[in-house]
Amino acid sequence: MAATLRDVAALAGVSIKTVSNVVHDFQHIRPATRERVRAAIDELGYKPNISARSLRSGRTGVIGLALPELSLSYFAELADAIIQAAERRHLVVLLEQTGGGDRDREIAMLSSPRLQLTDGLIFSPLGLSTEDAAMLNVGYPMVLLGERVFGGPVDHVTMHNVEASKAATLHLISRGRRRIAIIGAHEGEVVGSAVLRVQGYREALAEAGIPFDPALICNVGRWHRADGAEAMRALIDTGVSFDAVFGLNDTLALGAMRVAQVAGLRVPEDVMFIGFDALDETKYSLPTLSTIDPGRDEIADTAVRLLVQRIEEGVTPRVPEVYLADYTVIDRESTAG
Amino acid sequence: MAATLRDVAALAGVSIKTVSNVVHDFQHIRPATRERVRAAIDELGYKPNISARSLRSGRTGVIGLALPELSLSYFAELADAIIQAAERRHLVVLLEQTGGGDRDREIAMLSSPRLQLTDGLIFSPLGLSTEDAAMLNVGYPMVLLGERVFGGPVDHVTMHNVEASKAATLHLISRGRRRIAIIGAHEGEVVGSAVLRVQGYREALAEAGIPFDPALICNVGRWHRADGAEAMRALIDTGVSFDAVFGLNDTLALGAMRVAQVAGLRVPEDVMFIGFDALDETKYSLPTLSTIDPGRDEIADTAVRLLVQRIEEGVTPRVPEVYLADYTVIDRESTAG
DNA sequence: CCAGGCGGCTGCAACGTTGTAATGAAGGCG
DNA sequence: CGCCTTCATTACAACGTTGCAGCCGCCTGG
Repeated sequence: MAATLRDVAALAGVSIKTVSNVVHDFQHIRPATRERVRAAIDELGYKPNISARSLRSGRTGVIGLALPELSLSYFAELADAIIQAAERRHLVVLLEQTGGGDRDREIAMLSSPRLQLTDGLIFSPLGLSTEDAAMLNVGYPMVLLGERVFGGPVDHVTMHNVEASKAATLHLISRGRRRIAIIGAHEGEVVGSAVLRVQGYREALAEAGIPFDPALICNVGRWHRADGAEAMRALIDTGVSFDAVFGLNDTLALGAMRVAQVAGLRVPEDVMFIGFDALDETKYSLPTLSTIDPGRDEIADTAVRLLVQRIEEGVTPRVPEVYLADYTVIDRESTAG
Repeated sequence: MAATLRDVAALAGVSIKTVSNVVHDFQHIRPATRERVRAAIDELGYKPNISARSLRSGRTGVIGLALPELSLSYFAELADAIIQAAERRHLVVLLEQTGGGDRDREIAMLSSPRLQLTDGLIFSPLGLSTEDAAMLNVGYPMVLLGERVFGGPVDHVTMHNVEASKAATLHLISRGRRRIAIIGAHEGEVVGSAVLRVQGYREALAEAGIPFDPALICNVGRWHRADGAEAMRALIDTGVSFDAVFGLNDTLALGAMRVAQVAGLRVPEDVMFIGFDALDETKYSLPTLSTIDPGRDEIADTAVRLLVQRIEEGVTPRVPEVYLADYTVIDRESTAG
C-alpha cells in the first residue's frame, strides 16, 4: 500500500538509487532529475520506511528516555523538556517508566530488547547506586541524569546540588530563621539527591554558625506529596521547635506545607518553606512556594546534545563528560518577610 | 557486534530458521534441539533485531501516543497510565507532544514520518474540532481520546462528561449552594470538554430549579493554573455574588481557589470548590479539593486494548467503537459542610 | 587526438528476519 | 510391503533501504 523507492523510481523513470540520493540530498544530481523525482515523491506520497532504513544503516532516529514515573511532576516536566529538545534535533522519544526507584527494574530495562530500535538512551535512575556504575557500561550510547550514580562510564548531566541546596538554606537564614527542618532525607543513603542536598544544608548552617540539630532532619521513603505530609505530621508530633522547612523537592514541600497549615501554623510568619525543582504548581500554591530552579531546559538540551554527539561519533571511547547545570533561587511568598 | 540468528544457528549446529522457530516457541521442535538452541542464545546474548523483524513482518511493537503537553498534570497522569497499560501488552510507547491545542501541529503530526515505526496511534487532540473528523481517516490503526471530535471514523474512548459534570454540580447543590460559578468555559466553542461540562452543569441547575445566570460563567483561554487564577480574579472584580465554584478541570479549580483565598474568601465556608480529573495534587491542596474521578486507568486500558484489536484485525473496516468510562464524585474538604 | 578526470547515474549485494514450500525420516494402516 | 500422515528441520525468497563499485559520456590538458 505505502509507496516505496521502487514505485517512485518507476514513476520518475530513474533508478531506485537515484531516488534515494535525492531523498538524502546527495550531490551530483542534475536539477531536472531532482525535480522529476521530487514530483514523483509528492505524487505518491512516498515516506521512507524507517525499519528498512534502520536495518540497513543501524540508525532509527529514536532515542529512549527511561525515568521512574510520569505522575511525579518533576519527571513529567523533565520529559516534556527532553521531548522538545529531541524534536529540535529531529529525534523522537520512546518513553519507558521504571517505577519509583526499583533497582531491579532499572537494571532489567538497560538490556531490554525494547531498546533495540533506539539509537541511545537518556537514563534517569532512582534505584541504582554508585556501586552499580559498572552496569552502565552497556553497548549503546547513553547519557545519565540525576544524582544516583557518579563516576560512571557514561556522560552525566546533573546540577550543582550542594551549592543550590546551600543557597536555599542561606536564603532562609537571611530571613532570620535558625531552626530549619529538612523534609526528605534518606537515612543511610550514601549517594543521591537527598545526601547532596542535606550536605549543602549543613554547609550553610556551618557558614552561618548555626549548630546542626539531627532532630530537624526528617527521613521519608519516597519523594511524593504524601511522604512530605506524613513527615511533617511526625515532626510536629515530636514537639521539636522549628521556624522554617526546606523540602528537598517541591512535592515534599507542598505536602508538608499543607499539613503545617492544617496544624495551625502560619506560612511564612510561623514557618517559612522552600522547595526544590521549580515545578509549575509552586506558582499557584497558597502561599506560593519559594524554590530552586535547577535549569531544567538546560539539562534537557544538554542531555540530548551529548547523546547525539555520542551516537554520531560511534564507539570511539572517550572520557565521560560531566555537565553541571546552573541554578537560581526563586523567592516567593512562602519565604516573604 | 550483536549476535544474529546466523551466529546462534552456527553455534547450535542448526539452520537459521530453526533458531527463529525456537525464539517464537513454534511447535515441532525436539526438546534436545530446543535446549541446544536455547543454550547458544544465552551464550551469545542474542536479541532479535527489531528493525529487521519489523521490516519483514510490518510490526514494531511500538505504539504512538500524541498528546498536547506533559507539563499539564492531566496528560502526564494519562501518559503514565497508558504506558503502563501498553507495557502489560508488551508494547512500548513513542510519545509525541503537539503543544497546547495547536490545530495545525495536530494535523501535521497525523502524517508525520516519525509515526512510521509505530503500529498505531492513541491520539488526544485539543485543537481539532468535529469538522476535522475526516482527517482522522488515516491509513493506520488509531484510537481517539477526549471530547474534541465525535462521530469520527475511528474508535473513541471518552467519558460521561455531561453526567459527571451534572453530578459535580448536584453535589454542590446538595450542600446548599445555589450561586455556582463555572471556571473554564470556552466562549463560542461548539464541541469539547468545556461545552459538555457546562451542559451537565445546566442540566443540574434545571433539575434543581435554579435559574441559570450567565454572569457566573467564566471563560478562559487554556486550562492551566494561571487561567483559573485569572478568571477568578476577574469574577471577583465583577462583584457578582457566588457561593461555589466548579472548575472544569482540577488545575483551573486549584488556580482559582488560591486567588479566592488570597481575596479573603474562606473555603469551603464562603465558597465551595469542586474540580474535575482527580489529579494526585488535589489530595494535598489546602483545603483538599473535591473532584470527579474520570476513571483514568480504565480509559488508558481500554484505549490500548482497542488499539491492539485494530492492529491485529488488520484493515478490515468495522463500525468505530465508542467507549464511555465510568466516573466517581470524590468528596473532600473543599465541599465539606 | 588521446589519456585521464569527473559529473551523473545505475546495478548489485547486503542488513537480519520470517513465511512458504519443500525435504527426509519415522511411524501407522490397510 | 507400499502409501500416507506427521514430525523435525531446512532452503529460499522476500521486506525496503543504502554502500560500494562501476559505467558511460563529456570536458580538459598535454
